[in-house]
Amino acid sequence: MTDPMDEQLTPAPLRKVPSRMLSLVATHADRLVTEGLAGADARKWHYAALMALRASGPVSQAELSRITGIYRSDLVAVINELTERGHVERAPDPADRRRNVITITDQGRRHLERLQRLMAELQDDFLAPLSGPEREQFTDFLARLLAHHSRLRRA
Amino acid sequence: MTDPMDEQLTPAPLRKVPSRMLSLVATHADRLVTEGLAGADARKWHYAALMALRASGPVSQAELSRITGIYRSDLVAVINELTERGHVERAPDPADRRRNVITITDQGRRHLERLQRLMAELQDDFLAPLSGPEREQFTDFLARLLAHHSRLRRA
DNA sequence: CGTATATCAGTTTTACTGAGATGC
DNA sequence: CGCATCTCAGTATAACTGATATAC
Repeated sequence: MTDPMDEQLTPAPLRKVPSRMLSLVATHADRLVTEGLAGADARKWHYAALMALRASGPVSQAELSRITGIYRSDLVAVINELTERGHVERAPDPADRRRNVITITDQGRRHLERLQRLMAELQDDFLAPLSGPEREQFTDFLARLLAHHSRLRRA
Repeated sequence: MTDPMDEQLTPAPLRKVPSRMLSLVATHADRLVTEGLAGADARKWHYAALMALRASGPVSQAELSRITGIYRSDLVAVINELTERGHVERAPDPADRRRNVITITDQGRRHLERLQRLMAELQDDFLAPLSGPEREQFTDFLARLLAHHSRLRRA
């Protein structure tokens, strides 16, 4: 009845194709996170930048871009926003005057702690249909897919 | 050493957050599929529309939009492209002159068969790091996440 | 009349590119 | 000089919205 060959000969509509399902899920997830963070006057790059700054200490924008994956060009606006909110400080580097040194402030640290809790909740909402072990499996799959395709692109 | 609580108290950088990993993987997957289909002078909506038309027979654009999830406004261009290539025909519906009836052509069927094979290859490339059973698990997870969040949005 | 259809025009978002000015 | 850094401007894409004309 359900010969494995059948699946080859009667392929799926686009909505059932894995890469497409993945895209649709990603859209939902991104919206969830974007809207959730917006409720805390933040967006995902704020989280990325603050996490990186707390972990690595003061760094230049170029370095922060490398760590987080935010494009150098887009990082300018992110740092502007975080500066306006008092979460980071931007100061010229005396040792290399091309550079700005970005430092997380105490207020930024407190804000980040709130963002962490929020992000954990949002991930929990996102992964709601999966059990604990399933979530681990799922993220493991994602990590392997990501590693594989990142390597391919870089090569 | 690795108390489960640690994961709560030392949250992940953005790149390790599940929803973010998902987005990054989706970007890779979309690129893979888009570039692959481009090699056959097609794009994903071509695949979606042709699959739907073959399965349901001639339908109006509005109906095709509902089936495939392509926006009615965007569908116009898709049908234009498929018509230019001789894969579908667009004819006014005598029974309801607001409607266009879209029909897949024999050439469209042949083209679709090629697209199916191509799409299967592309999915195989995309899922390369996962074993057969893992692929099933992965798509099952995606289906469940999609069902969950689609329901939430519609409500 | 309210509703459905096909079409066109335009917005929004995000990733991404390119180029300028400054300084190493 | 070549190269790195910060900044700004702009492209490209895809999802999505709104408005119009026509016909039910």
